[in-house]
Amino acid sequence: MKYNHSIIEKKWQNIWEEKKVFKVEKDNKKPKYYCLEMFPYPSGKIHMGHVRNYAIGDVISRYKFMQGFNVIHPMGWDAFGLPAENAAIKNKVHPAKWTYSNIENMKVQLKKMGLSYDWDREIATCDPEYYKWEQMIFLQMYEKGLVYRKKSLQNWCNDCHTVLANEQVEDGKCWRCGEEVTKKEINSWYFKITDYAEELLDYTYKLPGWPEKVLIMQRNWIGKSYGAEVNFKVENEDIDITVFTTRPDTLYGATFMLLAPEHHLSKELIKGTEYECEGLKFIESILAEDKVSRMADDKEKKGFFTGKYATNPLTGYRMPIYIANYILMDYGTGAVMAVPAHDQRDFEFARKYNLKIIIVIKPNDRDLDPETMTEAYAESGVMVNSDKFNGMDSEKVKTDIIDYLESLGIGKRAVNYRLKDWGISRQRYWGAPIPIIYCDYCGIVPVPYEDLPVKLPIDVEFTGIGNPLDKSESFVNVKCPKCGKMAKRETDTMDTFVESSWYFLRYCSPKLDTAPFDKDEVDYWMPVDQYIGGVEHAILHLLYSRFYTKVLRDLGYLKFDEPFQRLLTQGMVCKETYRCEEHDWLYPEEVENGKCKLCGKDVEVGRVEKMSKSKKNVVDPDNLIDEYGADTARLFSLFASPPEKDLEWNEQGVEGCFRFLGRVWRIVDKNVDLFKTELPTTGEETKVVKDILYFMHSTIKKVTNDIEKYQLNTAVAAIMEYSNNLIDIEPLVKSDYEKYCYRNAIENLIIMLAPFTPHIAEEMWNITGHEDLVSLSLWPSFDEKYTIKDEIVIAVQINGKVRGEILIQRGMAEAEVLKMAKNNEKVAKYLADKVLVKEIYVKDKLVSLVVK
RNA sequence: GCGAGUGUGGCGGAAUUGGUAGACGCGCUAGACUUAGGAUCUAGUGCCACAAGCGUGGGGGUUCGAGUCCCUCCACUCGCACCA
Repeated sequence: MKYNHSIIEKKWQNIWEEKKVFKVEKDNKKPKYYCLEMFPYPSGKIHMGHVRNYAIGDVISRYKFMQGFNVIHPMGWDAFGLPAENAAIKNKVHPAKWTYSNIENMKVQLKKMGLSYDWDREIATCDPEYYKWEQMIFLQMYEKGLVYRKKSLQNWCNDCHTVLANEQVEDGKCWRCGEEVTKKEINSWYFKITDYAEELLDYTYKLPGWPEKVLIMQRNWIGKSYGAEVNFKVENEDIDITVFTTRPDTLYGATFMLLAPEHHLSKELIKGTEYECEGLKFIESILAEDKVSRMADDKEKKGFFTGKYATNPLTGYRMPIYIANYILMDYGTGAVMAVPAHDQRDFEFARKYNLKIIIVIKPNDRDLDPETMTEAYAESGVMVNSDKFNGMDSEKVKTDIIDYLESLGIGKRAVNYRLKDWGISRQRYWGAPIPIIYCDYCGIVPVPYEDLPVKLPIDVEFTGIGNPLDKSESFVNVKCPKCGKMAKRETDTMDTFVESSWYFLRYCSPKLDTAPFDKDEVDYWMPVDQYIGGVEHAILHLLYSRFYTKVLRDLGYLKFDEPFQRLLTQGMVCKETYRCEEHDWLYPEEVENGKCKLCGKDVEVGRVEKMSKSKKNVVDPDNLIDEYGADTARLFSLFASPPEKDLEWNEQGVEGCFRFLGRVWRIVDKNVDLFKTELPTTGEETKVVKDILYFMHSTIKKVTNDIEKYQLNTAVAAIMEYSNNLIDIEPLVKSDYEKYCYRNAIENLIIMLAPFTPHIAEEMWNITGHEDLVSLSLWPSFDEKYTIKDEIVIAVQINGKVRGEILIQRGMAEAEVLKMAKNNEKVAKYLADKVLVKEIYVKDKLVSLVVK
């Protein structure tokens, strides 16, 4: 019989589905294992990144399953989002219809991969039964003061009548219509993630199962820094300017003040003065720039003098106050004390506007001259010009100065975070409605719990201009729950990251209609033991989920602090690219003998890059699975590189995996009779028996350890090596007991393949006469004693170079081994006429001889 | 600029504590077989002036012994980036 993947795969997928093999229930008698892969956005088609992600997760799941864990392995759809709405505008299909039909398509594709999902737990976040609970949690957070509404400046397109994300602003213009983007003060809802900044940071040191890289990224994102808040009085005004600084040691050198253009004092200080007109123009011009160009690397520092002065509280220096383009409203207080001698940016600013530079820290070995210095001295050193702190070490003096400021009542110790509260308002239709009502009489009124869900209305039109919800009469007009008068509904929807911040909890009881999730179920299943997904979510999704988990804990829902015990961030799937001068990126089939088929010009074999449509280097999983089968597709994506590294797609490598499966198939097919014969379970321990047992046990050991360490590529390599060994030894298998051992070895080969290539494994398991499913078999264990060989070959080195090999008995006495080594023919040659200076024996490993 | 990481044959990639570098796969070379298959099987395959010598980005060091440890330089990738 030949290996026919298409028949086999369909057959076993049906059997798994009929028998509900992967359906799980809570079972207190069994240890649980929660294996989760990041759920996909239903774009309509799966791509290679999905294949890789889900293949990795499926190996882990199936392996844990075979080890006797009660494995929950769910799948669902991150179904809200902009593409559905864009499709609605373009093709006049309702986003729901578009989304659900995409889900259907992708589900078919995923099923063709043979993944061990419990499809009964499937969820789609656009289902009112899902977002209903999200709205409820929103209200509970609101009650707890974790949600608030605030006005802030946002990108606004006057033509499309909508807020734009930073990514949607191209060259200061709207990505869709090209209209100049302006800033507008918009009311938005925020989650108070900053309340959890400290805990989120703290726990990055308590997640040993996470990649250090991701933890560092999160720490940087949270951006905690220690320093001081200092108040500066504005001359002749009853105004204080508060700044945050991490360098209180430079306070004596602060010679001017800087305000962000967005800072309320920027406008206030110039109000009604001769500076007002030009100052406002300056502010406008800075705000008009989009964030990218304003923050550009070599951006020239620009400032506007407000005509006002502040007083340095320690020196009394009269500090001119400027509005400056490089001051960020998002960081600290949006106001900065400038110390040109010790900060490069302030230095450049001072040089440009001719401002005073006072040196307050000098290096140990030289003096600085403010007149001639060409750059700021930002390092630590010895304090000068700093009154009673002179001569002290600038690092050590930081806390002393803060103490001093506190004693004078003009400043205090402060911690600052870069992390900002999470703005969740989106002026979009295809998202979960924010359950709030605005009443002219009662103000902001939360939707009563019994009125949830606030469903998305159907009577909407998708024109691409503004938020369709604004124009839905049935949705907007609502009675105030408090006073009963007519009021208006909030038409913003929630950021889609909100749905993905808790979906892993909903999987525990996906159909529950009385609460977001069942507490007992969550107590049993959570936290997720292994989470797998792309590193592109290293910050946002993973940080939000951590935040949400802590919020739900504080709302009394959860008993744990962190959602994901272990995290695996898989690398991208890449492929070679081709480029031609004339036609830019080319498909592989447009290249012939290194020339472009379209124009005949030389083709540049481009770099290996992430698969993308624009670079014409994508491989369609559907075609791949049709051609080679899901088992081959899975095997190649696991074998070609370690999970966390980028994977280079290579057609010939795929064929190699396909051929390997063919080889395995043939060993089994050829030896199928062994399984129909009665064979003795004991017998003479021949060399063949010992070898088979050695291969088998050492492979089980290697594969088990590798899977535990997520080194799936080497686990596959070990199975390949094992099958090669079984092929080699097959002609030597003679006695019945040898046959018994060989049969056993083949069984273990099939079992070990099951998590990686489950269809072919099931089929081979079946044709070898097994009536149960290999997917339900127990993962084999190994006996250490068989993994050790009695006879071993060790190397003999002379002056560090390998000069010979000797065969020894394991555990042989040192003296005897050394004697053998020296007597070895090849070695003896090197010893002649030389003086033996040193002899080293590393037990059962090597002999090292040093001669002169 | 800051932070993290990577660098090993023609290619993807292996190498517990420092202990025979190149597992496994691809590719390549030669051969066998054929019921011509997506074949399959056997042998070989780091480099080279082939008994020697050289080889894990370059240079130095520690060691009997270094891909692995230390110093130094270089290249590339990713993340953050006017963070006060």
